[in-house]
Amino acid sequence: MSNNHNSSGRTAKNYDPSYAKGGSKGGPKGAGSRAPGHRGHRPEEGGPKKARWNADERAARAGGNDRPAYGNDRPARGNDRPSYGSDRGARSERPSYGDRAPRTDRPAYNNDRGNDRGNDRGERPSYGARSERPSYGADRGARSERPSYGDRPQRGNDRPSYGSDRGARSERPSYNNDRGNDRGARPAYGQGSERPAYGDRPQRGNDRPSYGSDRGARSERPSYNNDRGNDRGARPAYGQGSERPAYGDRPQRGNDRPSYGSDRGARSERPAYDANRNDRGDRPAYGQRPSYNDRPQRPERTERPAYNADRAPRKDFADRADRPRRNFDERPPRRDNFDRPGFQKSDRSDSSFYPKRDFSGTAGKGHFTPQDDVVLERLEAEAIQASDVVGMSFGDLGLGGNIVAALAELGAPSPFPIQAATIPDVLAGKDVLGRGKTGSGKTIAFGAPLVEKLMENGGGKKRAMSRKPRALILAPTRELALQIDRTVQPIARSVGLFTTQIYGGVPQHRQVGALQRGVDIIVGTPGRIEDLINQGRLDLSQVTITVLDEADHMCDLGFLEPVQRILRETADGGQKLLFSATLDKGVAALVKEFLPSPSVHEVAGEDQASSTIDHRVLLIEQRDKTRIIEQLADRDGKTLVFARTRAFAEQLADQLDDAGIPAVSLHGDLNQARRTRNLAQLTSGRVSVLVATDVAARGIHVDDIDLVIQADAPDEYKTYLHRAGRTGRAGKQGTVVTLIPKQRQRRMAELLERAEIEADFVQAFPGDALVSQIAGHAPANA
DNA sequence: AAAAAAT
Repeated sequence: MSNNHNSSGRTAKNYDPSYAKGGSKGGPKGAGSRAPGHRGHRPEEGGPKKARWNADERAARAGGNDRPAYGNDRPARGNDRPSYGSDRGARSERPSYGDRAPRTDRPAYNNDRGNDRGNDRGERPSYGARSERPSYGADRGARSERPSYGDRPQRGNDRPSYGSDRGARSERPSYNNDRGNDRGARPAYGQGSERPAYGDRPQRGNDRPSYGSDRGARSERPSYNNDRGNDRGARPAYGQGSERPAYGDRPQRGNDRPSYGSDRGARSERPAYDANRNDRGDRPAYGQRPSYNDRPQRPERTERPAYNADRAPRKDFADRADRPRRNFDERPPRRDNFDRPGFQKSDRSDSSFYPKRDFSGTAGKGHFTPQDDVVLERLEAEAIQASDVVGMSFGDLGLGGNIVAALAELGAPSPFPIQAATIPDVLAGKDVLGRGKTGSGKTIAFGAPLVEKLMENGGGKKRAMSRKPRALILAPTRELALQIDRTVQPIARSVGLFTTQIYGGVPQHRQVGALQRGVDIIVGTPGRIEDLINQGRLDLSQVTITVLDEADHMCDLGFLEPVQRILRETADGGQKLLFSATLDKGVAALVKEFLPSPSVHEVAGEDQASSTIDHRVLLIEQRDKTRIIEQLADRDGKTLVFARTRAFAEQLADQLDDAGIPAVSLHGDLNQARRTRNLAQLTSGRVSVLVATDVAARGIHVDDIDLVIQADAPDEYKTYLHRAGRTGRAGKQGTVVTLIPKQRQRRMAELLERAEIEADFVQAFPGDALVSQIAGHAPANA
């Protein structure tokens, strides 16, 4: 697109009539500040007072600290602001807002809206600055003044109004981000989905008063749907709206989406859903990847076409009937005696958590190197029996009354095994390695005793403004950091301690402000933490307890070194806690340097055989992948789809959406606001399909995901275990379906063996009854 | 390849 070449010639840019319409990707920021499209530009003719941004500007500003997308930032704030409601007292201990310099130059208090929203709002009598904020009415007014879209031929990048729409949005908080904090501070809300699944708790499916992102958003925005509906209605190309029929008749969708650029163009030219097309061939090259963030949300579909399995069934494959199911009976028995319930530690002292395997035969073609997925020796661990925990309480483990109450409030009345195993050792000041399967309650296992320790160590009362953080919790993804904070924050608050989140993708000033006001516990991701350390804005020298969640992953290439540098910033001899469902000797480098003599804990009997997850492997033709995923995802329950790349995740979400199956995506190409919102949409049940990269593989808890689809098989057995662990939580039933081409069968079988998972391998084609059956359309296991 | 800092 010519717009992308703007930087090469100012003349061309200034005289390019299309320039003002904005480019798909956003030209370089500095290319001509006098240009009409530039955000600094003041049109001579009296335009609207409120500057509207076009796509260029948005792109240029995306992620910038100066951009008014304060919504992103709010999480930090909720955090450091111990809740407005009950907490008024706490406020007095903080400096008044007046001395928060940065705020004055921010676009008023839009940010706060998110916080205000909902519950907080009523509780807060006159929040001074609020009056400065444009009223919501005004906001809406602005919107309705938008020129109608009718006269626009398409709604691509040249649609100034989307820019404004988005601009407006980024000024508004993206309500999701914050939610976590708000919740943490609000016990009544806190129990949400981010908690590690407590079985006895009533389900909170779609029937609960949706609180996630949508709620703030809904109550207060004129509802995106309407808006969007209008957009679409006005667009001739989109006539059919929500009742789009079968794939073939689908209107082309090339032009109506701004952000997909070349990809869309390509798509509109080919027959939709041609089974023979290569799904990936039309992806834009990586370097010129479009921003997915601008993509308008789809309207909610009220009625979608039923999936028609017969639409294009491919049932004529000759070899189909000949391909027998994989016969597991012929495999050597996998289950040895070690690692089974009741097994004594001494018996397995020289064993490995997962049996070592000989990979000599697997070094096939391509990029796969067996060494990539070697099963590391297990760490010697003390196994707690679930029966040991019966009748035990958190108080018995040494936690104080406030914390016990906070845990009960979170829905954890009594300890899970991993918690009972690790809490006493953490309280005793030991370094601890903890391994508990996905969804077994690891967050509380380290969070609760951490808070207790801080409090004991002279904590909660003297809250000097300048106090430095004394505990640090590191996570591999921002979403996980947010989720951990949602659990730890209420525990901390119960004893008067403060947490804050430090993670990237959002402006830092709010995080820095929280640090200046003083916090006790930091929850965050490595990049921003290191960044702030290097800026001199974060001092970890007083950190005496450090937690690495997903510790084995934090030792992977790319994470290990930053993590090591961060750990070295913490107090010498500080306590270190490493947790993961797949904790193995991959953490040896850290253990050697930072955990002199750790105690290691795991829960006995936590093997895949005791799992509530049904594993299936479908052997498919590559070209059928999308249609099979559509068939699988066309169901009622929450479905999480994993893709290997961001682009494919995005593409799949689009295709599902186009097929009438509302889906959102989660990956690193989205801005943080979008990431948070999309995840919240699944959590709240507003959308039932999320297509994600491995950003969602670890730690993320969403209630009631009952189907995980691996559109691309994982390379590592640990990745499989973590992805699969998004379902089957709290003892509920779950299904994991992995789609692989026939060639990958062997490699997949080996991976499953390393994971100690048994699964059927079955060939499948679009429209097969089996596929629907797996999706839950019919009784499984027939 | 993804993730994690911006730029």
